[in-house]
Amino acid sequence: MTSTVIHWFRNDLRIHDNPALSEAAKSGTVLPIYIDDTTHAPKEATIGAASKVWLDHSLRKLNEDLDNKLHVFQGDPSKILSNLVSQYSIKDIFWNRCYEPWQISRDKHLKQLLINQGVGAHSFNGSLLWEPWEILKKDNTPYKVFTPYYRKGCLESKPPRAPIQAPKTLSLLDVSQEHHIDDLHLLPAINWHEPLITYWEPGELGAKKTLKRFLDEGLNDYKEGRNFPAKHHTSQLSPYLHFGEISPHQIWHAVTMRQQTSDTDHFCSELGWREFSYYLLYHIPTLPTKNLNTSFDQFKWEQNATHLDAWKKGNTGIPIVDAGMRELWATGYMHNRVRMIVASFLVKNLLIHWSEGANWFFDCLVDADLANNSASWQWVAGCGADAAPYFRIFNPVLQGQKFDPDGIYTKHWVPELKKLDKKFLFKPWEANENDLLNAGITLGTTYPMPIVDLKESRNKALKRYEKLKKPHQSQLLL
DNA sequence: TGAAATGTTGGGGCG
DNA sequence: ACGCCCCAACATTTC
Repeated sequence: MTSTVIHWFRNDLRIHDNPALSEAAKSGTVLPIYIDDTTHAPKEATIGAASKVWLDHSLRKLNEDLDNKLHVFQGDPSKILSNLVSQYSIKDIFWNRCYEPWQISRDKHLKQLLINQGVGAHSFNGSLLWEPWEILKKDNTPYKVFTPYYRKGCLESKPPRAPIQAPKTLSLLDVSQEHHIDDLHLLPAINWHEPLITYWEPGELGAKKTLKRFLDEGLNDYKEGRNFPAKHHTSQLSPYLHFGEISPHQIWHAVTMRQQTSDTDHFCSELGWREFSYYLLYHIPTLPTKNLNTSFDQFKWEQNATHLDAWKKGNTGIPIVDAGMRELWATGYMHNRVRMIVASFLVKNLLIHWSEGANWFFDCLVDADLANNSASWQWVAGCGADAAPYFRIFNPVLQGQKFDPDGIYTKHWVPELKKLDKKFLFKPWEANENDLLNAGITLGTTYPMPIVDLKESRNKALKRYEKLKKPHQSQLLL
């Protein structure tokens, strides 16, 4: 008679290349569970509204893939697991590691608790190509700069493992479920999620299709094409990666199987940035809330609810910024180039604290990820690791002209500017009366006047930046 | 994974 | 023919 073991699904909502699940399957009859942990996450790490929608759909897919035998719970994992252990005489629990600080301390505590109860707790790496504690400089301290971290630290250490097969035989415990996915109440009361989810197909199959599309259509010319939001050269894999509906190993393997080009190298280095974000979060757990460069603690940010609200709603009067913010609102996603533009605008032109932007993104993105989001916002703000210098300020007019030259992306998300001459699409405030009239635009009525003057706000930001200490005098938390 | 200001160069117009 | 100026075009520096 075989024993019953638990596989605890967390951010590994997949059957293939799932190390913990495969080991669980070898050990006995598997009780697959998912716990919506409502008790441990700090505010900044609490799952956002768009991610909840994604999660809801993903759990339903996973449940289907598991012959409707996924057991879902909500609450405190230590209580839920303790109950299950005694209810089903569990001797072993399997999971893949999570890397957010609150998860690390929770799991460490849980592991001890389970061991004390005579239960084996077995953890695996299912979501990172390199464990954060394995990549260190010669002096045994963590890297602070991406390029040496990636080139010397990662690429010169052992290569990522090949993906492992789905369990050959997966026998699932056949007992009725206590709770239904509906009981988790992940979907919002107001129905905004249905139009949003039409853009996506959550779940392992959707991830597989998305990877295939990227390999067939996106990867070739990725290096250049990824900068143009109207093209389709980005992978769109980020939400799947976040929830583990595909593993970075599967992606890495699929890409490196192909002939090596500057495109494949560049894409792999983007996976490297994801690794770097997790690495930073692991070594600097305060990354989500504290400036990495503490000299920024002195920086005087603006408190301007009107500006912040205009930014969130996509009503700044700066077309490429509004296009991005509206894409985010409608789809739970924003093209990477545009993320940098809207973030630069918030932090540098509006002088609003990066954490306001980070919080909004975290709530709205279906790919919201504490490590990536925190590291990236600090990077844009200039206080992060290997960050863009503060004085590197994007000009949203030039960025629009350069990366959306035909205005296809901008006109799609800001349709009220559809008929405006290309010459003024990214700066309608410079168009003359006649051009605006012909395009059916009344600035201040059909489309906002810019909430700040770009040149003026740029100079103001530079002036304020001068008040920060010079980099050599500043201290890094690292 | 910037942009603007400032510096340099070289061709052409012109006296 | 020559020097001078103008100003793209490009390079460098500064923020």
